[in-house]
Amino acid sequence: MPSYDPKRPLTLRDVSEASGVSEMTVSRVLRNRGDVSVTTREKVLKAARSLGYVPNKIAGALASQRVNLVGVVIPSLSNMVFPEVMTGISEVLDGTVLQPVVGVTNYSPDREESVLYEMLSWRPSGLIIAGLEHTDASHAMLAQAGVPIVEIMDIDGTPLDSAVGISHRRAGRQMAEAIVAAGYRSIAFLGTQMPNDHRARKRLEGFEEELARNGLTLIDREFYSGGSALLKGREMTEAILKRTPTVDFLYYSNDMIGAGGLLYCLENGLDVPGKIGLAGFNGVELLDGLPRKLATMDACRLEIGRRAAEIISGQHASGAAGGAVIELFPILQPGDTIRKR
Amino acid sequence: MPSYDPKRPLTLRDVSEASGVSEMTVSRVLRNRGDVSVTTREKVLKAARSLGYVPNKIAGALASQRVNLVGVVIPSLSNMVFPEVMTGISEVLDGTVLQPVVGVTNYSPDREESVLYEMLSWRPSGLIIAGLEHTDASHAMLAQAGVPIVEIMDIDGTPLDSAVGISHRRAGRQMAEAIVAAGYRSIAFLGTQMPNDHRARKRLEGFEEELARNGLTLIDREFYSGGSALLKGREMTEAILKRTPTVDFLYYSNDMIGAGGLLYCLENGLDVPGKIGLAGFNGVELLDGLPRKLATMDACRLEIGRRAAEIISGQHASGAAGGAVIELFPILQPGDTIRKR
DNA sequence: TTGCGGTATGATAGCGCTAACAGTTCGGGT
DNA sequence: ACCCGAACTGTTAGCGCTATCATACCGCAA
Repeated sequence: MPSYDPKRPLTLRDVSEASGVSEMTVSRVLRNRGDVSVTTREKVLKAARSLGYVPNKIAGALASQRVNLVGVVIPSLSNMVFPEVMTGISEVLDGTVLQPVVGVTNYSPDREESVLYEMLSWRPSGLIIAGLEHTDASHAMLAQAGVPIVEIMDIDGTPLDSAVGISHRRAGRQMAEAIVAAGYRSIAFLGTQMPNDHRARKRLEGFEEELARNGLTLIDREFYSGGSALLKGREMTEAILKRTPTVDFLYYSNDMIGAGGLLYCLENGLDVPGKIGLAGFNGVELLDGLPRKLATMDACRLEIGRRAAEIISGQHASGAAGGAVIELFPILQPGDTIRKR
Repeated sequence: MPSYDPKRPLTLRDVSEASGVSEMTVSRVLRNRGDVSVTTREKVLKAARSLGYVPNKIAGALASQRVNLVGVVIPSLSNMVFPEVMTGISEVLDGTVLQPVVGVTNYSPDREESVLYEMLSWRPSGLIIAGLEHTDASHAMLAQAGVPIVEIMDIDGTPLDSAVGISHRRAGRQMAEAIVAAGYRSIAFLGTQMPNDHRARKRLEGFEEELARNGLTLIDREFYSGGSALLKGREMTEAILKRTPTVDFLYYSNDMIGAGGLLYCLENGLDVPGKIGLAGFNGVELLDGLPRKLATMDACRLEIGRRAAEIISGQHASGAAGGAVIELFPILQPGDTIRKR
C-alpha cells in the first residue's frame, strides 16, 4: 500500500488516476448511482480504500444542490428532555439519507437567532426547532428558508409551517383538575425562573386558569435558576413549607425539582400524599428509581421527535408542502403522590 | 421592502444587484474583510438585510478551503457526562470562529466509524473524539485527516495525536485504596454490561489490581444494560445483598446506579457507611440532592472539554503541530458513604 | 507634468464535485 | 448487412463563493 503526501488532501482525481478511470466514474461508484460494471466498481473501491479517500461533501453538496442534513435547534442538552427528543429524531432519520445536526440555544432568543443563521447558511434539507416563539429576524429567516420546518414541543400558538407537540396550557389545566379533584386546596407552584421557557410558562398559566375556575389561587410560589435541580427542589420545598406551612400541594415545573422535593418530604416524615401532595412534569425515567412514584405527565418526547423527523423526511422525499399540526396528548400518571379519592 | 420569489434561493448576485456593487464587494462586506468604504458597506448591509440573505457556507467553504467546524464524537448524550463535556467545549469555542458539531456513536465502534467518515467528509478544522480505542479504519481515517485530533476522557493508551483525560485505571486503583484503607474487605462491583465502555473496564481493572495488591478479590459482581439507571441500581443492589449478605462495600461503575443503590440501602435501614459502604464514579451534580452524599470521583468533564477545545483552537490559529497529552487528576470525594477511620 | 503609495472596487479563475449529455461498445433483431 | 437500444464510460459546464491580481481613483511630493 503506497504512502502519499499527507499534506495534500485527496480528491476524486487521485482516486481516478489510481484506478485508471474518469472522475465521473469514481463519483458514480462512490455514490452507487448509475450503471458501473462490476470490475470497474471493484477497481475503484480498492483504489479509494487503499488511498483512504473520504469524499468531500462540501463540493458534492455545492454541485448537487443537496445537503442531507436536518438542523435541530433546541434550548438545552442537559435536562433529560431534549436528548430523548433527539433519540426519536435519530431513530427515524437513521432509516433515511438524512442526518441530524444539533444546535443549542440555552433558552436565549438571540442565541437561537444566530444558531439558526449558522444552520441555514449550510442549506439543510429541513429544520426542527423547539418552540413557537422566535425573534422577528428568526421568523423571517425561517420563512425564507424554503425547506420544511417543524416546530416541536408546543402547539399553543401559530406554527410557521408544521408543528408537533402537546398543549402545555392544557397539560397545566389537567393537572390542576386532578389536584383539585383529589381535594387539595392550598396549592403552591415551584419552578424555574426563566422568562424564555415559554412552555413552563404556559403550563403555569393553564394551571392557574383551572384553579381560578375552581375559585382557587396559588397560595405560594417559588422560583430558581441554575444549580442542581434535585438540590434546588429540596431547598425550594423547604422554603415553601417554612413560609407557608398550610400548603397541601406542591406543583413543580419539572420532575427533577419534584424529585428533590419528594425526597425532602419523605426524609422529613411528611405524610405524602395524605397531608401533602406533589406533582411534576415530563415523565423522566429517573422517577422510576425513586422511593415513591411522583405524579407527573409524560411530555411525549420520543414521539415528538419521531413525528417531527417523519414530517421532514416525508416532505424531503415527496417534495410535498407541509403545514400539518400534530397534537399529542400527554397522559397524567398519578403515581403515589396524589391521594386517591 | 420588495418581495421576491421564495422559490429561487438568494445568492450573492442578488445582493450585488440590489445594492449596485460587485459580488466581490458584497462578499467583503459580509465577511468584514478588506477595505470597503463606509457608504458602500451600509448600502450592501441594507440590501442584504432587506432581502433576508443568508450566505451559502457550502460555496464559501469550497472556495476558501476553510470550514470552521469542529467535530465532536461521543458515545451518548443521555448520561449527564457528555453534555458537560460539550459545555466545556462550547465555552471555549464560543470565543473563537470555530463551532462544534456533535456525532453520537452509542458505544458502537462501527457507528463511530461511520460517524467519523461522515464528519470528515465535511472537512472540519479539527476533531474531538471520546476514547482511545477505535477500529483500524477509524484510525486510518483520523491519521489521514490532516487536522488536529484530540482524544478525550482517557489517557490509558496511545493517543493518535493529542489527548486530554484522566487515567481510569488509576482512578479505579485510588478508589480501591480508599475503600481498603477504610477497613472494608468484602467488596462487590456493580456496573454496565458494555463491552465497548473501555473506560469503565479500565476502572474496574485498576480497582481489582489494587484489591489484589491487598490480597483481596471481588466477592461478587452484577451487570446491567439499558433501562433507568437509578432503578437498575436499586435492583442490582437488592440482588447482591440477597445473594451475598456478607458484602460490606458496593462499588458502582457510575453515580446514577450508585444513587439508586444508596436510596435502596437507606430505605431498608442499612447502616451506611457503618455496615456497608458505597461509592460511584463521575461526580454528577445530581448527587447534591440526595439524602446522603455518595462517595465518588470527579471525572473532570468540564475541564476535559475546555482543554480539548483549547488545543484545537490553538492549533487552528497557529498551525502548529499537536501531540500533547494532558492528564487531569480526579479528586476522590469521600462523601458520607465510606466510613472515616 | 509625472509618478507614487494608498484606498476602493472589479474581473477572472478556480475550489471538488455532480447533472446532463455525448460518445462507445456490444449483442441481437430484421 | 443494417440499425437499435442497453450498458458502460467520458466530456463539459457549472454550483456560489473567495483568492488573487488588476484597475481606477485620489491626493500629494518631486
